[in-house]
Amino acid sequence: MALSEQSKFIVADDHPLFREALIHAIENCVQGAEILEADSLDSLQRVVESTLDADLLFLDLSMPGVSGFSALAYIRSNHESLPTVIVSAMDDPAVIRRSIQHGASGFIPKSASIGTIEEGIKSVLKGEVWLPEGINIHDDRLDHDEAGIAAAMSSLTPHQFRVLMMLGEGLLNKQIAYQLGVSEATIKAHVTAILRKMDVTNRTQAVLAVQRLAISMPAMPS
Amino acid sequence: MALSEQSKFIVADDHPLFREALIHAIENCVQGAEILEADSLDSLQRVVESTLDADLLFLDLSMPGVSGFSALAYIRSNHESLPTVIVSAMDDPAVIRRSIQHGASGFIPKSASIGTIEEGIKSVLKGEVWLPEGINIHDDRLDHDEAGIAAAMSSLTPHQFRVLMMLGEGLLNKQIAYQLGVSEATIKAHVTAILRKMDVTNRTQAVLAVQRLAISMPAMPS
DNA sequence: CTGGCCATTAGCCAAAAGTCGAATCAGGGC
DNA sequence: GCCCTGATTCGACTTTTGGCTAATGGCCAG
Repeated sequence: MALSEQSKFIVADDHPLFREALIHAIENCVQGAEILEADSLDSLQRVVESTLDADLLFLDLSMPGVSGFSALAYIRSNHESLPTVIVSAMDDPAVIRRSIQHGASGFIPKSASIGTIEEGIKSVLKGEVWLPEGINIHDDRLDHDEAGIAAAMSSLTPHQFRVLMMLGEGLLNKQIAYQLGVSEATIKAHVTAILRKMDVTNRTQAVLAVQRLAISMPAMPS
Repeated sequence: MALSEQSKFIVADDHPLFREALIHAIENCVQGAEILEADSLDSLQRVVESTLDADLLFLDLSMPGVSGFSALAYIRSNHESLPTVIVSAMDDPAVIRRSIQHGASGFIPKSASIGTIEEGIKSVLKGEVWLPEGINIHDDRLDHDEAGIAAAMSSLTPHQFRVLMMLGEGLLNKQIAYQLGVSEATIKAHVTAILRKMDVTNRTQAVLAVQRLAISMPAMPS
């Protein structure tokens, strides 16, 4: 087995059925590929941190623990050598555009046919940016605030990011501590660091910032 | 002057230019109409509470103090006899659909021509539901959670609603108290009442609930 | 190996958030 | 008028947050 020659992929999606289908499609495109799976923020972080030589990440836009572009922004910044393709049921052009602007190498709609999906995979493996038919990205830049939030979130450590996502679920420090198996003092330290990096003064404002990266219109005037 | 015969309209939009244009359009449709204006949640509440016999409200989906369907849900439930037409720059079908599902009597896109807008006004005044061309609402019901949140928000008193919107801006109790000219203890009492009615345990969760009524996709799975 | 960053924890303290009970006030019904 | 309800207001009390300091251990880069 030519270990180091083998392609390595990570498939992160919380829907087992779709994960399986996607893995099949990948195997059809690349023989003997090694495929790692994740179905939550927790497992995604574990897999990504422990697999430094993965070739490509297929990332769902919402999984238990994260929703929206937060995970994409974070992964892209902390693992620049890991190309990431968004795989999502949302095929709204605005969502696709924002995915690319946050650093995705492609966007595969779940509604696409197997053939189309395989076509997309092959295209991305060649280093191209693949988008659904009829979509093209103009040179508009990402909303300024949104880019700032993404940058701030990217500067978080893995633990801090995890805690931030849990703040985004409205949890108490005590609950977060219990779920992560550490003391409340530790969570407080993380929260303080998060507030500093995000440049906000309390947890509610931090959560509002995270919400700006949700799969939604960036609150346009009027 | 046949005072009680006169039609009374409320136009709530924070863009003075557009407000003026809309008022012109209304005057073209209804002669001698009495038109009241609001440019913020604050003034909207004042006008609505003090004008019990208004015939129609033209409501922008985002104004200083509220954004999204919160204001619509609240007004519709607390003033059932006041038909409300949404006037918005967003003409996404999903936004239009949700407007109607939250009780709007019509939807007028700001991008429409004057002629079209006047047509819409006339249609609504006849008691019809008016929508932009090509849009039709099927019988799908509002997302269950979203309906629950709207119901909870509708049960708030005017002051409580106002406070909730300010929580949604990430303000401290102290700041809210200052802006409303009451003591911090009063705000705390309001917040406690809000948390009870919204069935959540802290302000962050209340803010998250409000965000669900933002102009966005209702966080679909995947 | 040593300095720097991260994670972890404790302890202390001030500020903010939330709960409770109580007073006041307005409006509606009898 | 009188009572009842609900909105609004507020102070006192408890819990949660958040900032600061300090100490420990792991890990990585120079």
